[in-house]
Amino acid sequence: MRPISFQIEKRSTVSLARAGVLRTLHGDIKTPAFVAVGTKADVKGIQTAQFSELGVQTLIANTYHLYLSPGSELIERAGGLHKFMGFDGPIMTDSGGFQVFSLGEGFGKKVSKFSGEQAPEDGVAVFDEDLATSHGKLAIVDDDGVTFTSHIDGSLHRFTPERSVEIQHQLGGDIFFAFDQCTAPTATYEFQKEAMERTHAWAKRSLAAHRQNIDANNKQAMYGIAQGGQFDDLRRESARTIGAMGFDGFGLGGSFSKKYGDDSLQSALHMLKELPESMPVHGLGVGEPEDILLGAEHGVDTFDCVVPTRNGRTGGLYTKAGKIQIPNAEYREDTQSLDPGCECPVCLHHDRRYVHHLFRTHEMLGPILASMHNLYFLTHLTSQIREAILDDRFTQFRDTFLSVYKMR
RNA sequence: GCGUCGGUGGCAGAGUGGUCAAUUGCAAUUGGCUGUAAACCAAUCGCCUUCGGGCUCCGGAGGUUCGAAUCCUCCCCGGCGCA
Repeated sequence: MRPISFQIEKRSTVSLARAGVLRTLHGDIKTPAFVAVGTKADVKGIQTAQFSELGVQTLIANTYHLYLSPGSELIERAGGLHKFMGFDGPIMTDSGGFQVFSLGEGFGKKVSKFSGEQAPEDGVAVFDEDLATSHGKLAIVDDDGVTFTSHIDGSLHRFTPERSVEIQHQLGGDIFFAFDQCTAPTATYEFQKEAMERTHAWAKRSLAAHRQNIDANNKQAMYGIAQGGQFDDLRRESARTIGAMGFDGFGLGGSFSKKYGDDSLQSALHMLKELPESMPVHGLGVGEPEDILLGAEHGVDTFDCVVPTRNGRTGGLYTKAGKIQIPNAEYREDTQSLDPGCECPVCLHHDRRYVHHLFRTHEMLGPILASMHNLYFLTHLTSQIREAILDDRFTQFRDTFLSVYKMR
Protein backbone atom coordinates (compact mmCIF):
# COMPACT_ATOMS: atom_id res chain seq x y z
CA MET A 1 0.00 0.00 0.00
CA ARG A 2 1.28 3.39 -0.95
CA PRO A 3 0.73 6.30 1.46
CA ILE A 4 -1.30 8.22 -1.11
CA SER A 5 -3.84 7.19 -3.68
CA PHE A 6 -5.33 9.14 -6.50
CA GLN A 7 -8.83 8.54 -7.65
CA ILE A 8 -10.06 10.24 -10.78
CA GLU A 9 -13.74 11.01 -10.43
CA LYS A 10 -14.44 12.53 -13.80
CA ARG A 11 -12.63 13.20 -17.03
CA SER A 12 -13.54 15.91 -19.47
CA THR A 13 -14.89 14.49 -22.69
CA VAL A 14 -13.19 17.14 -24.78
CA SER A 15 -9.84 17.67 -23.10
CA LEU A 16 -7.43 15.99 -20.70
CA ALA A 17 -8.92 17.88 -17.77
CA ARG A 18 -9.96 15.73 -14.85
CA ALA A 19 -11.31 16.00 -11.34
CA GLY A 20 -10.22 13.66 -8.62
CA VAL A 21 -9.32 13.06 -5.02
CA LEU A 22 -5.79 12.69 -3.80
CA ARG A 23 -5.90 10.76 -0.55
CA THR A 24 -3.08 11.21 1.92
CA LEU A 25 -2.57 10.09 5.50
CA HIS A 26 -3.46 13.63 6.56
CA GLY A 27 -6.63 13.95 4.57
CA ASP A 28 -7.90 14.30 1.03
CA ILE A 29 -7.11 16.89 -1.59
CA LYS A 30 -9.90 17.50 -4.04
CA THR A 31 -8.43 18.22 -7.42
CA PRO A 32 -7.75 20.30 -9.33
CA ALA A 33 -6.36 22.11 -6.32
CA PHE A 34 -4.24 25.12 -5.64
CA VAL A 35 -1.43 24.37 -3.21
CA ALA A 36 -0.35 27.32 -1.08
CA VAL A 37 3.38 27.93 -0.99
CA GLY A 38 4.62 27.64 2.56
CA THR A 39 8.34 27.85 2.00
CA LYS A 40 9.49 28.28 5.58
CA ALA A 41 6.70 26.26 7.17
CA ASP A 42 4.31 29.16 6.91
CA VAL A 43 2.19 30.65 4.19
CA LYS A 44 3.47 34.20 4.40
CA GLY A 45 1.01 36.35 6.28
CA ILE A 46 -1.54 33.59 6.80
CA GLN A 47 -2.31 31.73 10.00
CA THR A 48 -2.69 27.99 9.81
CA ALA A 49 -6.15 28.41 11.33
CA GLN A 50 -7.21 30.51 8.34
CA PHE A 51 -6.41 27.88 5.70
CA SER A 52 -9.86 26.40 5.80
CA GLU A 53 -11.82 29.61 5.24
CA LEU A 54 -9.43 30.51 2.40
CA GLY A 55 -9.94 27.15 0.72
CA VAL A 56 -6.35 26.09 1.29
CA GLN A 57 -6.35 22.30 1.44
CA THR A 58 -2.62 21.82 1.39
CA LEU A 59 0.67 23.64 1.20
CA ILE A 60 4.19 23.02 0.00
CA ALA A 61 7.20 23.80 2.18
CA ASN A 62 10.80 24.00 1.06
CA THR A 63 13.72 21.72 1.78
CA TYR A 64 16.46 24.27 1.18
CA HIS A 65 14.95 26.96 3.37
CA LEU A 66 13.98 24.71 6.24
CA TYR A 67 17.30 22.92 6.13
CA LEU A 68 19.09 26.25 6.57
CA SER A 69 16.72 27.39 9.27
CA PRO A 70 15.60 26.05 11.69
CA GLY A 71 17.22 22.84 10.43
CA SER A 72 15.48 19.63 9.47
CA GLU A 73 16.67 17.88 12.64
CA LEU A 74 14.82 20.41 14.75
CA ILE A 75 11.66 19.88 12.74
CA GLU A 76 12.08 16.14 13.09
CA ARG A 77 12.42 16.54 16.87
CA ALA A 78 9.27 18.67 16.79
CA GLY A 79 7.48 15.67 15.31
CA GLY A 80 7.59 16.77 11.70
CA LEU A 81 6.13 19.70 9.81
CA HIS A 82 2.53 18.95 10.74
CA LYS A 83 3.18 19.26 14.45
CA PHE A 84 5.75 21.99 14.03
CA MET A 85 3.37 24.36 12.27
CA GLY A 86 0.15 23.08 13.72
CA PHE A 87 -1.47 21.85 10.53
CA ASP A 88 -3.21 18.49 10.31
CA GLY A 89 -3.84 18.59 6.60
CA PRO A 90 -1.75 17.29 3.75
CA ILE A 91 1.69 18.85 3.38
CA MET A 92 4.10 18.68 0.47
CA THR A 93 7.77 19.56 0.46
CA ASP A 94 9.79 20.70 -2.50
CA SER A 95 13.22 19.22 -2.91
CA GLY A 96 15.40 22.29 -3.18
CA GLY A 97 15.77 21.69 -6.89
CA PHE A 98 14.29 25.06 -7.69
CA GLN A 99 17.01 26.72 -5.63
CA VAL A 100 19.54 24.96 -7.82
CA PHE A 101 18.10 27.18 -10.47
CA SER A 102 17.25 30.41 -8.67
CA LEU A 103 20.54 30.53 -6.80
CA GLY A 104 22.50 29.03 -9.66
CA GLU A 105 21.68 29.77 -13.27
CA GLY A 106 19.00 32.26 -12.36
CA PHE A 107 21.02 34.10 -9.75
CA GLY A 108 21.46 37.78 -10.41
CA LYS A 109 19.69 37.57 -13.72
CA LYS A 110 17.19 40.30 -14.00
CA VAL A 111 15.61 39.39 -17.26
CA SER A 112 13.27 42.24 -17.98
CA LYS A 113 10.88 42.66 -20.83
CA PHE A 114 12.63 45.87 -21.75
CA SER A 115 16.26 44.89 -21.80
CA GLY A 116 15.97 41.21 -22.47
CA GLU A 117 19.47 41.09 -21.09
CA GLN A 118 20.90 39.68 -17.96
CA ALA A 119 22.24 42.05 -15.37
CA PRO A 120 25.96 42.25 -14.84
CA GLU A 121 27.36 39.68 -12.45
CA ASP A 122 27.55 42.22 -9.70
CA GLY A 123 24.16 43.64 -10.48
CA VAL A 124 22.50 42.28 -7.36
CA ALA A 125 22.92 44.39 -4.29
CA VAL A 126 20.73 42.28 -2.03
CA PHE A 127 23.67 40.35 -0.70
CA ASP A 128 27.02 41.19 0.70
CA GLU A 129 29.56 40.77 -2.06
CA ASP A 130 31.55 38.50 0.17
CA LEU A 131 28.68 36.06 0.15
CA ALA A 132 28.81 35.58 -3.56
CA THR A 133 31.36 33.17 -4.81
CA SER A 134 33.80 34.17 -7.48
CA HIS A 135 31.61 32.78 -10.24
CA GLY A 136 28.78 35.07 -9.20
CA LYS A 137 26.33 32.35 -8.27
CA LEU A 138 25.23 30.81 -5.00
CA ALA A 139 24.88 27.31 -6.38
CA ILE A 140 27.01 25.21 -8.67
CA VAL A 141 25.91 21.91 -10.12
CA ASP A 142 27.91 18.77 -10.74
CA ASP A 143 26.76 15.30 -11.63
CA ASP A 144 26.69 14.13 -8.05
CA GLY A 145 24.84 17.09 -6.54
CA VAL A 146 24.89 20.79 -5.89
CA THR A 147 27.08 22.98 -3.73
CA PHE A 148 25.24 25.93 -2.23
CA THR A 149 26.32 29.11 -0.63
CA SER A 150 23.68 30.02 1.92
CA HIS A 151 21.90 33.21 0.93
CA ILE A 152 21.58 33.93 4.64
CA ASP A 153 25.12 33.78 5.97
CA GLY A 154 27.30 32.69 3.09
CA SER A 155 28.09 29.32 4.61
CA LEU A 156 28.76 26.43 2.27
CA HIS A 157 26.40 23.46 1.95
CA ARG A 158 25.96 20.49 -0.30
CA PHE A 159 22.82 18.73 -1.49
CA THR A 160 22.80 15.43 -3.25
CA PRO A 161 19.65 13.54 -4.22
CA GLU A 162 20.15 11.28 -1.20
CA ARG A 163 20.63 14.25 1.12
CA SER A 164 17.50 15.98 -0.16
CA VAL A 165 15.48 12.81 0.43
CA GLU A 166 16.92 12.44 3.91
CA ILE A 167 16.01 16.03 4.80
CA GLN A 168 12.52 15.58 3.39
CA HIS A 169 12.11 12.44 5.47
CA GLN A 170 12.94 14.52 8.51
CA LEU A 171 10.48 17.21 7.47
CA GLY A 172 7.83 14.54 7.20
CA GLY A 173 5.60 15.88 4.44
CA ASP A 174 2.92 13.63 2.99
CA ILE A 175 4.21 14.19 -0.52
CA PHE A 176 7.72 15.22 -1.41
CA PHE A 177 9.69 15.73 -4.55
CA ALA A 178 12.83 14.22 -5.99
CA PHE A 179 15.83 16.50 -6.22
CA ASP A 180 16.04 17.91 -9.73
CA GLN A 181 17.89 20.44 -11.79
CA CYS A 182 15.47 23.14 -12.79
CA THR A 183 16.31 25.13 -15.90
CA ALA A 184 15.17 28.28 -17.63
CA PRO A 185 12.94 27.52 -20.63
CA THR A 186 15.25 29.67 -22.72
CA ALA A 187 18.30 27.48 -22.13
CA THR A 188 19.87 25.76 -25.12
CA TYR A 189 18.98 22.27 -26.23
CA GLU A 190 22.33 20.93 -25.08
CA PHE A 191 21.96 22.48 -21.64
CA GLN A 192 18.37 21.30 -21.38
CA LYS A 193 19.31 17.77 -22.35
CA GLU A 194 22.16 17.63 -19.88
CA ALA A 195 19.97 18.94 -17.04
CA MET A 196 17.22 16.49 -17.96
CA GLU A 197 19.54 13.53 -17.97
CA ARG A 198 21.05 14.62 -14.69
CA THR A 199 17.56 15.03 -13.28
CA HIS A 200 16.69 11.51 -14.40
CA ALA A 201 19.80 10.09 -12.77
CA TRP A 202 19.03 11.98 -9.61
CA ALA A 203 15.41 10.79 -9.71
CA LYS A 204 16.59 7.20 -9.78
CA ARG A 205 18.92 7.80 -6.84
CA SER A 206 16.25 9.73 -4.94
CA LEU A 207 13.77 6.92 -5.35
CA ALA A 208 16.30 4.33 -4.26
CA ALA A 209 17.10 6.39 -1.17
CA HIS A 210 13.42 6.66 -0.36
CA ARG A 211 12.76 2.94 -0.74
CA GLN A 212 15.61 2.18 1.62
CA ASN A 213 13.89 3.98 4.47
CA ILE A 214 11.03 1.57 5.11
CA ASP A 215 9.29 3.78 7.65
CA ALA A 216 9.40 6.93 5.52
CA ASN A 217 8.53 4.95 2.43
CA ASN A 218 5.34 3.80 4.11
CA LYS A 219 4.33 7.26 5.28
CA GLN A 220 5.45 9.59 2.56
CA ALA A 221 4.73 9.62 -1.13
CA MET A 222 7.34 10.75 -3.61
CA TYR A 223 6.89 12.56 -6.89
CA GLY A 224 9.53 12.60 -9.61
CA ILE A 225 10.15 15.78 -11.54
CA ALA A 226 10.57 16.06 -15.28
CA GLN A 227 12.47 18.73 -17.19
CA GLY A 228 13.21 19.42 -20.83
CA GLY A 229 12.57 23.12 -21.18
CA GLN A 230 10.64 24.07 -24.28
CA PHE A 231 11.82 21.14 -26.36
CA ASP A 232 8.98 18.75 -26.96
CA ASP A 233 11.14 15.71 -27.63
CA LEU A 234 13.04 16.22 -24.38
CA ARG A 235 9.85 16.89 -22.50
CA ARG A 236 8.25 13.71 -23.76
CA GLU A 237 11.35 11.70 -23.10
CA SER A 238 11.51 13.09 -19.60
CA ALA A 239 7.85 12.29 -18.93
CA ARG A 240 8.23 8.72 -20.20
CA THR A 241 11.34 8.20 -18.09
CA ILE A 242 10.04 9.72 -14.88
CA GLY A 243 6.59 8.24 -15.43
CA ALA A 244 8.00 4.73 -15.64
CA MET A 245 10.24 4.85 -12.58
CA GLY A 246 7.59 4.02 -10.03
CA PHE A 247 7.02 7.39 -8.42
CA ASP A 248 3.74 8.09 -6.65
CA GLY A 249 3.20 11.16 -8.74
CA PHE A 250 4.64 13.44 -11.35
CA GLY A 251 6.06 16.92 -11.04
CA LEU A 252 5.94 19.18 -14.07
CA GLY A 253 9.29 20.92 -13.66
CA GLY A 254 10.59 24.16 -15.02
CA SER A 255 10.10 27.83 -14.54
CA PHE A 256 7.26 29.35 -16.46
CA SER A 257 7.64 33.03 -15.79
CA LYS A 258 6.36 35.33 -18.53
CA LYS A 259 9.83 36.77 -18.82
CA TYR A 260 10.83 33.58 -20.59
CA GLY A 261 8.13 33.99 -23.18
CA ASP A 262 4.41 33.52 -23.37
CA ASP A 263 4.20 29.84 -24.14
CA SER A 264 6.88 28.17 -22.07
CA LEU A 265 4.16 26.35 -20.16
CA GLN A 266 2.13 25.49 -23.23
CA SER A 267 5.13 23.91 -24.88
CA ALA A 268 5.84 21.74 -21.84
CA LEU A 269 2.33 20.40 -21.32
CA HIS A 270 2.24 17.91 -24.17
CA MET A 271 4.57 15.70 -22.17
CA LEU A 272 1.69 14.76 -19.91
CA LYS A 273 0.27 12.51 -22.64
CA GLU A 274 3.24 10.22 -22.04
CA LEU A 275 2.28 9.53 -18.44
CA PRO A 276 0.34 6.62 -16.96
CA GLU A 277 -3.26 7.83 -16.96
CA SER A 278 -3.90 7.61 -13.27
CA MET A 279 -0.71 9.29 -12.14
CA PRO A 280 -1.32 12.51 -10.21
CA VAL A 281 0.36 15.50 -11.78
CA HIS A 282 1.64 18.52 -9.92
CA GLY A 283 2.50 21.73 -11.74
CA LEU A 284 5.46 23.21 -9.92
CA GLY A 285 5.29 26.96 -9.79
CA VAL A 286 2.27 27.17 -12.05
CA GLY A 287 -0.23 29.62 -10.65
CA GLU A 288 -1.35 32.51 -12.80
CA PRO A 289 -5.07 31.98 -13.47
CA GLU A 290 -4.58 31.60 -17.21
CA ASP A 291 -1.84 29.04 -16.56
CA ILE A 292 -3.91 27.08 -14.08
CA LEU A 293 -6.67 26.87 -16.69
CA LEU A 294 -4.18 25.78 -19.31
CA GLY A 295 -2.60 23.25 -16.98
CA ALA A 296 -5.92 21.84 -15.86
CA GLU A 297 -6.96 21.46 -19.47
CA HIS A 298 -3.91 19.27 -20.03
CA GLY A 299 -4.38 17.17 -16.93
CA VAL A 300 -2.49 18.93 -14.18
CA ASP A 301 -4.13 18.09 -10.86
CA THR A 302 -2.39 20.31 -8.34
CA PHE A 303 -0.68 23.67 -8.67
CA ASP A 304 1.59 25.57 -6.36
CA CYS A 305 2.72 29.11 -6.82
CA VAL A 306 4.08 32.06 -4.87
CA VAL A 307 1.98 34.42 -6.85
CA PRO A 308 -0.99 34.93 -4.50
CA THR A 309 1.20 35.69 -1.52
CA ARG A 310 4.00 37.51 -3.28
CA ASN A 311 1.71 39.62 -5.40
CA GLY A 312 -0.46 40.15 -2.37
CA ARG A 313 2.44 41.41 -0.31
CA THR A 314 3.49 43.75 -3.07
CA GLY A 315 0.09 45.22 -3.73
CA GLY A 316 -1.21 43.06 -6.58
CA LEU A 317 -4.76 41.78 -6.24
CA TYR A 318 -6.51 39.22 -8.37
CA THR A 319 -9.92 40.09 -9.64
CA LYS A 320 -12.20 38.44 -12.16
CA ALA A 321 -11.31 41.31 -14.49
CA GLY A 322 -7.57 40.81 -14.07
CA LYS A 323 -4.90 41.91 -11.66
CA ILE A 324 -4.99 45.35 -10.11
CA GLN A 325 -2.39 47.32 -8.18
CA ILE A 326 -4.24 48.34 -5.07
CA PRO A 327 -1.73 51.01 -3.96
CA ASN A 328 -2.34 52.95 -7.18
CA ALA A 329 -3.98 56.35 -6.89
CA GLU A 330 -7.13 55.31 -8.69
CA TYR A 331 -8.21 53.15 -5.74
CA ARG A 332 -7.87 55.88 -3.11
CA GLU A 333 -11.62 56.28 -2.83
CA ASP A 334 -12.79 53.15 -4.60
CA THR A 335 -15.51 51.66 -2.43
CA GLN A 336 -15.93 48.46 -4.40
CA SER A 337 -14.90 45.23 -2.72
CA LEU A 338 -11.47 44.01 -3.81
CA ASP A 339 -13.10 41.82 -6.41
CA PRO A 340 -16.78 42.59 -6.80
CA GLY A 341 -18.79 39.46 -6.11
CA CYS A 342 -15.97 37.74 -4.24
CA GLU A 343 -17.04 36.04 -1.04
CA CYS A 344 -13.67 35.76 0.62
CA PRO A 345 -13.34 36.84 4.26
CA VAL A 346 -11.62 40.04 3.18
CA CYS A 347 -14.10 41.12 0.54
CA LEU A 348 -16.94 40.41 2.93
CA HIS A 349 -15.65 43.10 5.27
CA HIS A 350 -13.46 45.56 3.43
CA ASP A 351 -13.35 47.66 0.30
CA ARG A 352 -10.55 48.80 -1.99
CA ARG A 353 -10.34 52.21 -0.37
CA TYR A 354 -9.43 50.60 2.96
CA VAL A 355 -6.88 48.14 1.63
CA HIS A 356 -5.38 50.93 -0.48
CA HIS A 357 -4.97 52.96 2.69
CA LEU A 358 -3.32 50.05 4.50
CA PHE A 359 -0.75 49.76 1.73
CA ARG A 360 -0.12 53.49 1.59
CA THR A 361 0.52 53.62 5.29
CA HIS A 362 2.59 50.42 5.25
CA GLU A 363 0.34 48.71 7.73
CA MET A 364 1.13 45.00 7.85
CA LEU A 365 -2.55 44.21 7.58
CA GLY A 366 -2.53 45.38 3.96
CA PRO A 367 -0.26 42.64 2.63
CA ILE A 368 -2.03 40.15 4.88
CA LEU A 369 -5.51 40.96 3.59
CA ALA A 370 -4.24 41.03 0.03
CA SER A 371 -2.59 37.62 0.45
CA MET A 372 -5.76 36.21 1.96
CA HIS A 373 -7.87 37.49 -0.88
CA ASN A 374 -5.46 36.22 -3.51
CA LEU A 375 -5.23 32.78 -1.95
CA TYR A 376 -8.98 32.57 -1.88
CA PHE A 377 -9.15 33.74 -5.48
CA LEU A 378 -6.91 30.91 -6.66
CA THR A 379 -8.33 28.15 -4.47
CA HIS A 380 -11.77 29.30 -5.53
CA LEU A 381 -10.67 29.23 -9.15
CA THR A 382 -9.46 25.64 -8.89
CA SER A 383 -12.58 24.60 -7.08
CA GLN A 384 -14.68 26.21 -9.80
CA ILE A 385 -12.60 24.36 -12.37
CA ARG A 386 -13.25 21.15 -10.46
CA GLU A 387 -16.99 21.74 -10.43
CA ALA A 388 -16.91 22.54 -14.11
CA ILE A 389 -15.05 19.32 -14.91
CA LEU A 390 -17.46 17.30 -12.80
CA ASP A 391 -20.29 18.84 -14.85
CA ASP A 392 -18.29 18.35 -18.04
CA ARG A 393 -18.36 22.04 -18.89
CA PHE A 394 -14.72 22.87 -18.34
CA THR A 395 -14.21 24.48 -21.73
CA GLN A 396 -17.19 26.76 -21.27
CA PHE A 397 -16.01 27.75 -17.84
CA ARG A 398 -12.53 28.50 -19.15
CA ASP A 399 -13.80 30.58 -22.04
CA THR A 400 -16.16 32.53 -19.84
CA PHE A 401 -13.46 33.20 -17.31
CA LEU A 402 -10.91 34.30 -19.87
CA SER A 403 -13.39 36.50 -21.68
CA VAL A 404 -13.40 38.91 -18.76
CA TYR A 405 -9.99 38.22 -17.22
CA LYS A 406 -7.41 40.56 -18.64
CA MET A 407 -3.93 39.11 -18.71
CA ARG A 408 -0.92 41.34 -18.57
C1' G B 1 16.61 96.14 19.39
C1' C B 2 21.64 93.74 19.47
C1' G B 3 24.30 89.24 18.48
C1' U B 4 24.38 84.68 16.11
C1' C B 5 23.02 80.62 12.99
C1' G B 6 20.09 79.62 8.96
C1' G B 7 16.58 80.10 4.46
C1' U B 8 18.10 74.50 -1.55
C1' G B 9 13.28 71.13 -5.90
C1' G B 10 6.22 68.23 -2.11
C1' C B 11 9.04 67.29 2.87
C1' A B 12 13.71 66.38 5.40
C1' G B 13 18.43 67.41 4.24
C1' A B 14 23.57 67.35 1.21
C1' G B 15 26.34 70.69 -1.68
C1' U B 16 29.42 76.12 -0.18
C1' G B 17 33.02 79.59 -7.09
C1' G B 18 32.89 75.84 -12.79
C1' U B 19 32.40 68.53 -13.32
C1' C B 20 24.73 71.23 -10.48
C1' A B 21 18.48 70.62 -12.92
C1' A B 22 21.61 70.08 -8.25
C1' U B 23 23.92 63.64 -3.66
C1' U B 24 20.61 60.97 -0.42
C1' G B 25 16.11 59.53 2.19
C1' C B 26 10.91 60.02 2.37
C1' A B 27 6.57 61.27 -0.31
C1' A B 28 4.47 60.95 -5.21
C1' U B 29 3.41 58.42 -10.31
C1' U B 30 3.71 53.91 -12.79
C1' G B 31 5.49 49.08 -14.12
C1' G B 32 7.04 44.19 -12.76
C1' C B 33 6.53 39.70 -9.79
C1' U B 34 4.84 31.89 -11.94
C1' G B 35 8.34 24.97 -7.44
C1' U B 36 9.83 32.72 -2.46
C1' A B 37 17.48 35.14 -2.65
C1' A B 38 11.47 39.09 -2.60
C1' A B 39 6.45 43.10 3.27
C1' C B 40 10.53 43.21 -2.87
C1' C B 41 12.64 45.19 -7.42
C1' A B 42 12.66 48.84 -11.33
C1' A B 43 11.56 53.38 -13.94
C1' U B 44 9.92 58.39 -13.62
C1' C B 45 9.83 62.46 -10.39
C1' G B 46 11.26 71.80 -12.57
C1' C B 47 9.02 73.15 -17.71
C1' C B 48 9.32 72.05 -23.00
C1' U B 49 11.25 68.50 -26.52
C1' U B 50 11.58 66.30 -33.38
C1' C B 51 14.87 62.96 -27.03
C1' G B 52 20.06 65.82 -30.02
C1' G B 53 18.77 69.32 -26.78
C1' G B 54 16.34 74.01 -25.22
C1' C B 55 14.50 77.06 -21.12
C1' U B 56 13.90 78.38 -16.00
C1' C B 57 16.01 77.33 -11.07
C1' C B 58 18.73 77.00 -4.81
C1' G B 59 14.06 83.39 0.14
C1' G B 60 14.03 88.60 -2.83
C1' A B 61 16.77 92.48 -5.34
C1' G B 62 21.33 94.16 -6.85
C1' G B 63 26.68 93.33 -7.36
C1' U B 64 31.77 90.81 -8.00
C1' U B 65 33.45 87.15 -11.71
C1' C B 66 34.80 84.52 -18.08
C1' G B 67 31.45 81.65 -14.73
C1' A B 68 27.41 82.08 -8.55
C1' A B 69 23.05 77.52 -5.01
C1' U B 70 28.12 78.67 -3.47
C1' C B 71 31.52 85.36 -2.60
C1' C B 72 29.73 90.73 -1.35
C1' U B 73 25.62 94.49 -0.18
C1' C B 74 20.72 95.60 1.16
C1' C B 75 15.87 93.73 2.12
C1' C B 76 12.33 89.81 3.74
C1' C B 77 11.54 85.41 6.79
C1' G B 78 12.83 81.70 10.73
C1' G B 79 15.66 79.36 15.07
C1' C B 80 18.61 80.39 19.28
C1' G B 81 21.02 83.78 22.92
C1' C B 82 21.08 88.59 25.32
C1' A B 83 18.20 92.70 26.37
